[in-house]
Amino acid sequence: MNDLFKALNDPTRRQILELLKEKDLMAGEIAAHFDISKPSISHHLDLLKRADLVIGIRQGQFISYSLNMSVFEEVIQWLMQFKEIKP
Amino acid sequence: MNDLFKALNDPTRRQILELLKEKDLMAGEIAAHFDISKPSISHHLDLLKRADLVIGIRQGQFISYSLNMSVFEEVIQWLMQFKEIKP
DNA sequence: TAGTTATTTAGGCAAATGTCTAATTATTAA
DNA sequence: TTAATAATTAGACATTTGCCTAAATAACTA
Repeated sequence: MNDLFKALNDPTRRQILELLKEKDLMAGEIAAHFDISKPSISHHLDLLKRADLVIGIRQGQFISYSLNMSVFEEVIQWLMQFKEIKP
Repeated sequence: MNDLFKALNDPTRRQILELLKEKDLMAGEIAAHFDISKPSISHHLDLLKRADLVIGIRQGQFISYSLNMSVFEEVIQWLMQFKEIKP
């Protein structure tokens, strides 16, 4: 849960997730959307990977990133507990 | 959304939310649950307030904190977008 | 009013975070 | 095998974060 919220706590990383929602992208394609150096984007992708929010698969020279939907459910469930009625 | 994820990105603050889920508490009661100084807890409560996740109401000498449920929905909705089917 | 209790604000410090450039690794192509 | 391209890793630096102690504010009580 800690890694998850840490990964989500950055506007660039959240935007990367929104890009990947539309379609899978190569690391370079992702970087092209931002005014940030490629190494920095690579670092953001690393954090997203550690949190299991995205998966990177090498395709030859490139690495294709995609969302790992299932982990979002975990965060949603954690948040849902607060919607229950108080005793 | 930024303030929200920032506020959620800390284990102490998440635990405070879980405590308040059970029942409203005074600042001092919250602090008593942690091995952290009262000023630090006060600072955590301030971040939670800024994110609108909690509300603090003075009751005489004390300040009673309670969850502001409605804001959780906002985060849940943001996360839900990733569960939709890809085109 | 003076003293006590509850809480926050201020200021300082170490650790974590986000960014950059330079160097490295992996893969393809000539 | 050498050169070129894609991406990551390494190291440095400024900013942010979380914690502390000391001081300030707010409200009750004798």
